[in-house]
Amino acid sequence: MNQATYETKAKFIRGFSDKTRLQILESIKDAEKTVSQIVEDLSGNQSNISQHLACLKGCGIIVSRQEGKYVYYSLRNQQIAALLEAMESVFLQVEEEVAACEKNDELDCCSKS
Amino acid sequence: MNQATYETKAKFIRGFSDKTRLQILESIKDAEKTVSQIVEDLSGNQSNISQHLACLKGCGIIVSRQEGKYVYYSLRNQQIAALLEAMESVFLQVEEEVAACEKNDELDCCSKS
DNA sequence: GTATTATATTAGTTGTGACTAATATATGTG
DNA sequence: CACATATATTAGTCACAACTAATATAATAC
Repeated sequence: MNQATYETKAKFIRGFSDKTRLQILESIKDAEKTVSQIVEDLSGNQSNISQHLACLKGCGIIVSRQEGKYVYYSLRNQQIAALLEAMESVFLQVEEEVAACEKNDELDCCSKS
Repeated sequence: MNQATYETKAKFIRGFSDKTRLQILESIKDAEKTVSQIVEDLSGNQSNISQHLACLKGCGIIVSRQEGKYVYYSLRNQQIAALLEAMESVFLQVEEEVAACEKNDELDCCSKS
């Protein structure tokens, strides 16, 4: 695999690597939703959510369809849903494993906050 | 799931969302390697690789063991390997699907480059 | 037509990630 | 001990991501 492909793959995965986007995905996981529904779901800000939706769409993670003045967003396909579940399950297991071994301040990946 | 957990999960996934880290993971996927082996593998810079390894370790994605003056890095467990494969396969499928539908400049997730 | 609602886009700010170069800390070897 | 090799850490720079506020576009209702 060449450099460019790794870069593209990284961008794809980056779609999943934000708290707000994970919440959006969780929100539309089972059924498509309009922007306003998502905004309400997350108690978020419309502009911010809209930008994250554009990001997720740009990453190929979600798709949209317009119906009247509403735009419905949903996961691109079943594989994305499965991937989300896989991430979730590995995350939970790792989190537990890491937590079990004290005095490690792991899971602070690349961040000082 | 609460805000803090989404944040932690996002950090975990962020571990996978970088070109260099994906290459490192690819490099140690099948067998543990020393830092120098990885540096050589990627034709990278030692400091940079070292920082990415710390990031991956901090995310709980890889583990290390020291043997003499060498430090060996490997995937934390088989689930991480499986997750990598899942990401790869969904990515390839999405990439293809997105490519198939022209004049979209998707997969440019959140970036102007 | 105007007004209203839903969504997208733009501009500007701020924080954080990725990188390089230099330096520090082992560990092993003569 | 001095020296070499392997790895980690620090400091500084630059680019980009996340956010807010304001504005623009589009669809609908009156």
